[in-house]
This record gives sequence, structure tokens and C-alpha cells, in this order.
Amino acid sequence: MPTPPRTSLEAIVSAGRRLLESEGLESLSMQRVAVAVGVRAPSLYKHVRDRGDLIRLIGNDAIQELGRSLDAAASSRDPRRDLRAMAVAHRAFAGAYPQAYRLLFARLPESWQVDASLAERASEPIIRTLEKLTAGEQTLEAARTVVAWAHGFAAMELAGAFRLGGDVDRAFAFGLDRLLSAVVSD
Amino acid sequence: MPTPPRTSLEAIVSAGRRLLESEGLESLSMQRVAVAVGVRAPSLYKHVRDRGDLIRLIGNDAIQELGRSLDAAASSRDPRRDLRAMAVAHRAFAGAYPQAYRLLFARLPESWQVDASLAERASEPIIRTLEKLTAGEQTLEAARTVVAWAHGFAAMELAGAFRLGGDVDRAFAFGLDRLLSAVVSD
DNA sequence: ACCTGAACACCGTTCAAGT
DNA sequence: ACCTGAACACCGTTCAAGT
Repeated sequence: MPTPPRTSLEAIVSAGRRLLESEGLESLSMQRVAVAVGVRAPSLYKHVRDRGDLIRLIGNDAIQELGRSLDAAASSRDPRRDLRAMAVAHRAFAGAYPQAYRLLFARLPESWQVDASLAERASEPIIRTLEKLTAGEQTLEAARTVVAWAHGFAAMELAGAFRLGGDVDRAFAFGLDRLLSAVVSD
Repeated sequence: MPTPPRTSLEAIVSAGRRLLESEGLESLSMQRVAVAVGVRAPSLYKHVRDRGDLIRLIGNDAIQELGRSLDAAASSRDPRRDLRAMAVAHRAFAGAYPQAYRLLFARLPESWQVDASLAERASEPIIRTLEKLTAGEQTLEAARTVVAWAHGFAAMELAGAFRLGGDVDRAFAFGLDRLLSAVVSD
């Protein structure tokens, strides 16, 4: 006899993302997600293929949010200003959602990976802005340099890898300044 | 009645690191490490406090190897050349030991973290080289900028995050060039 | 002194049975 | 049509018992 669903994919993903952020990826168990949405673990398999699939959907959710935040940052008429704003937004996203951020740049099994089309769309504001600032055949290299720095900085900050004292905000400002002047064509 | 140890900390750490690299951190279970050294899981607790402690010891082993590799790279008389060589060595280490590399920059519980003194020693060649290349009060910021870029590049490469085609080696060379000229005082 | 099996509290996942 | 308990094959960790 048909029964109405007692939960939904949306509720599962959103509970999963909340649990990820509060407890970390290791504690993101099917059982805990199930309890959070009011069912038992086996029921989740009606909505997601397995735990990796749920992780992929959580990543999709997060990367879209990061993309929206980068897009909003790149909305002035000044591409240099936009690039700075995107770097700040990138770091802010990592600070606000450290676990989700970590997930996006983690090495995961193929089937857990965020959808390629969503990843590409999230990076579009960066490419778009650097097209205005660099000679065409260097846009991709310039984007990779900037994103590598921004990601590395955020990842090290989250990992607590800046252990030698000093002012981390100052290092961020220094790096951003130098990077922009180095990467951008005159 | 006393019995001689049937394994050793050294054997455990080295089997653990091998298992980490071949199967990943998730598969680094006490049971599998125990089998690899010829005992049962409970016996490992005579040598390490818990799984996190074993992970810390594996990280210590890896960071010392990375440090030796950076140190060997920074052995010419030309600090610019040394900096390039260290960036190449850093990337090579990540490529050779992706799982151990990932571990070193992962966000881990405090007690799993590599010893601070070993982390500091591993970064010493970078600081030493940048001291020769920058005004004193900018050395730390310059080092953080270079390391953030090198780490971000390696991490993205390992994560398969360079998805827009193009030549990744070329992006590495481009980034390194631009970064050096931007970070180094004239 | 060291190693072990058994036990405990967890996992992810499958599946027959319940409604 | 959806949810469930039971089951299976795993975890990490503790501990009394074996040698």
C-alpha cells in the first residue's frame, strides 16, 4: 500500500550539510543523517545511492553557494577590484564553512566528486574577470595562479598551518597585492 | 612470563605509511596495519596510543622527508635558483606521496597533528632562502605567499581540480615565474 | 612482557517483511 | 510506495586470560 515519503532529498542534503559542518566528514554517518531527518538509515537509500552520493550532493550544494558568492563579488565595473573582492569572498567562504570548503577541494573517489558543470560554473566569474586583465593566451594560467594561491592560503589557514606567528591578515593582504600586480598585464 | 616484542614502532609506522599511500587514510585501519606487521590489532596499542597517534607518527615521518627534500633543493649559492628548486621539490613530493602530502596539510584533531618542532624545521629552508631575497620585515609574508601558492597548486592538482584543460605544467611554470618576481625585492 | 580472543559500541549496506 | 528490523561484514578500543 502506497505511503507518502516521510522525508525528502532536500531535507537529507540540508541536514547532511549541517551535520558535516558541525561534526566533520567522519561523523557524517548515514545513521546520524537519518536520525536528523526523522527516519532510519536504510530509508535514506530510497533517496541517495550511498554515502558517497550524499557527499556529492552536499558538495554540489556548497559549490553553488561559493559560486554565487564569487559572482556577487565580481559585480563592479573595475576588474581589479572584482578580483580582490573574489579573493576576499573565497577566504570568507572557507572561514564560514570550513568543512564544506575542505570537501570541495578534497581528493575524493570519482563518484563523490561535485558535478563538473557546477564546478565550471562556479569558476566562471574568475575566468571572466581575468579575461579583462590578461592577454588572452595567459588567462587560464593567471586564473590558476590566483586560485592556487587563494586556495592554498585558505587551506593552510584552516589547517592551522601558519604556525610561525605574525599577522595572518597582513600576509593575506601582502599576497593578494603582489599576486595581482604579478599576474595582471599592464 | 616475559616475551620479546614481535613487532616494533618503526615497523608499524613504516607499514602504516605504506598502507596509507596504497589505500588511503580511510583504509588505514588498525586491523590492516596489524596484519601487515604480523600481529593482531590489540597488540598495536602496546606501541601507539590509538589510531590518531599512529597517524601523527606517519605524518612526522613524512614531514621530515619533505624537509630533507627542501633542504637538498636549497643548496646552491643562488637564492632565486634555490626558491625555484624548492617549489619543484614541493610539487614532486606531493606527486610522489599524494596521501602523505594530503595528510600533512589536512585539518586534523590536535593530537593527530605533526609535531610543531618538525613542521618548523621542515619550513626552515624556505625562510632561510627568503631572508636573502626580501626586506627583513617582509620575509614571513613572502614565505606565506610562496608556500600558499605551492600548496594550493599541489592540492588542486592532486584533487583533480584543474578541470578546464590547458597545460598544467605550463601553469606551474607561469605561476612560479610571476610569484618570484612579485615577492622578491629588487 | 607481550599478544590474543572476546566483547562492546559503532559503521555502511542489503533485503525480506510490514504497513 | 515507503520504511523498518535484522543481518552481514566491517571499524576502534578495552580487557581478562593465555604464554
